[in-house]
Amino acid sequence: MNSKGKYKTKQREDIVEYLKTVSGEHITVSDVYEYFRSKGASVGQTTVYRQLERLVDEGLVTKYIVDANSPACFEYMPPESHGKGNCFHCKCEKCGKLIHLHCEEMDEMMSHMKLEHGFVLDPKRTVFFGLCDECAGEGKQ
Amino acid sequence: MNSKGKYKTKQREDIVEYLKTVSGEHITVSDVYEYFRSKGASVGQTTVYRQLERLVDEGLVTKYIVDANSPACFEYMPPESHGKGNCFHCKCEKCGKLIHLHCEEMDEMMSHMKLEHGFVLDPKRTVFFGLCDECAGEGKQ
DNA sequence: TTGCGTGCAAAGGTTTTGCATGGCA
DNA sequence: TGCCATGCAAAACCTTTGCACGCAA
Repeated sequence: MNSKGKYKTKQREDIVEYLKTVSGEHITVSDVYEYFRSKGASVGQTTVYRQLERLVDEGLVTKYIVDANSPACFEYMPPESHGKGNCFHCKCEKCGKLIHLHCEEMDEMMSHMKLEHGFVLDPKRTVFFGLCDECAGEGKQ
Repeated sequence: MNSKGKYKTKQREDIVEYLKTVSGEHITVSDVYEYFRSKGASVGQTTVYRQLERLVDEGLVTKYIVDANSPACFEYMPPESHGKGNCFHCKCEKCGKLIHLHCEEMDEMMSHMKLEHGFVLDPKRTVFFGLCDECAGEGKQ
């Protein structure tokens, strides 16, 4: 368990560096892999999976399961941002867009759920499904 | 698109019938498939996938994505319950318990999301992940 | 030198697709 | 009869695992 993460390899640094440049975006393993492949740099797909898993364990990256048959999404969370409120995610069922939501009112909702219903919501794992602005405007279905 | 769901086949009826008997539980495609297989009845796995997909579209069934590498979970939602305000679902990440949540405050939250963020939340498809009362009390992790 | 990290290939498991057959309306 | 639904097999897809080699400490 704690045998992991002892070494600081070039691949790890490259991946973290890339993640920082796309901070705030949702990216997949494939995105990371293709990025390095297109640059001619070499980072194996397995390594991307394993490093991302480690970064999730370390709290530097958040993993979102958006849909059963879509690849998992990852997002870099700068250490500076860890204290600053929660970030929720909304997934449009129609166009597939993934939206970030920073909102105090959602924090209130979380408090309510905890106090009234005893449920401690995990924003990192929870994805709201529905229709985004544009798709909702186009009429129902 | 709308060519689906025109016929009422035996397989469809059987599946719906079974779903009703396990109402309130979350089951997988494999559960459904194995149930019929063990009874000697014949419902192909593909059919289970396709009927469940249809039932989700029709709003009779909700689909939960519990984990990236676990099969999707499905739950039957009786039509009688559809009008009674919105029902949210909370899934405990630790014990797996599925909690039903009827609450006016959540309706307010939905209004807020629509008005302020332009996102029309779909309670049928959204699952809140986190820790339930008991598991949260046992300490973190 | 030690043993973790890497990367290829292969396996694993879930879900989807192609296509001929079967069954509802 | 027309057309959708079924079901088998195969494919597609994401992710994990086995293993030999490379590299950080």
